[in-house]
Amino acid sequence: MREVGELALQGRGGEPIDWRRTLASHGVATLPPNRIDSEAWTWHTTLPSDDGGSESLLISELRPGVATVLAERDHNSADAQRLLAACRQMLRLDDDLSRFYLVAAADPDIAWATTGAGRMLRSPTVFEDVIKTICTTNCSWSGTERMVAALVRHLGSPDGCGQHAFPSPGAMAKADPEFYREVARTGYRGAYLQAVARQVFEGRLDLENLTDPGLTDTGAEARLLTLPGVGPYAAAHIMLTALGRYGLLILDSWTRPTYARLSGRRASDQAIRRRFRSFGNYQGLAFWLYLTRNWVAE
DNA sequence: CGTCCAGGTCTAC
DNA sequence: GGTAGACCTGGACGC
Repeated sequence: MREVGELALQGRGGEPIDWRRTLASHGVATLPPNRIDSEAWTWHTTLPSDDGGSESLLISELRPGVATVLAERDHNSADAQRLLAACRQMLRLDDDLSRFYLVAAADPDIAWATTGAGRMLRSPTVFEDVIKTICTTNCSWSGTERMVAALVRHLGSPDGCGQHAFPSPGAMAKADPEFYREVARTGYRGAYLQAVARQVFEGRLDLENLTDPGLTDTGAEARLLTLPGVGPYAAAHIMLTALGRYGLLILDSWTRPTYARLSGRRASDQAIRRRFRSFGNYQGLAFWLYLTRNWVAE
């Protein structure tokens, strides 16, 4: 493979970035077209390219503190810059977690994270993370993997090596209802997925501007809740994993019992919120890190 | 084979 | 504002 370029693993505030914790930051980050190898700690992904095809990348921490981006072929400077910018965004290299680490250092259960955890790997678009999150609702994780894999395989543009990018809103908008029902087997979610895709495709809905700093967290949440198939759980999940907005706790059938197990006692949602209230705008992130501490060996 | 439920949401009260 | 019931799918479990 050919080297596209390198990215320094350091946040906007000068804070460290833990490569493994970033790859293993949350479940949706492991869904296609991402492929995370948690032995070699490499990250494969496939991005759509301007010519209607797509391109696969391999990103890994070849040297400590530096991520190297590799591709199948050579790129001119402009293309390389475009691919590196996409990786920067997905790795959230321009986010600043230093203020969170300041608060986290004071909490014995979270202080471990200040060595570089908490950077949620995101998709190239908010649209992709919204669709994937809807595919996590009211089904087992294997169902989510099956649905997302089918969307990517059947609707995403191919790279020539058998890999596919995540489908565009247009591709999802144009797919037959029969595809959602018979091939992707998305059940009642099919109508939600296609409705979101159609709204974005037709320009009636802009999901990408939900990351706009001029929009408040409350405003972003309110807009997410208007989307079909997006309720309190999905809104919180999208805020945390796609928007870099960390003020909402993801409360669902995985986080609730996991918190109970790790903390050693049953807890109401209100009690959980109380536990992390002191983290203010970062309470959702603190809660998530509390739950996922053992995802990577320390 | 039937029931339950999994990283919930929507609608109708 | 809060709460039942319905809802696709498929894997786990009991009978």
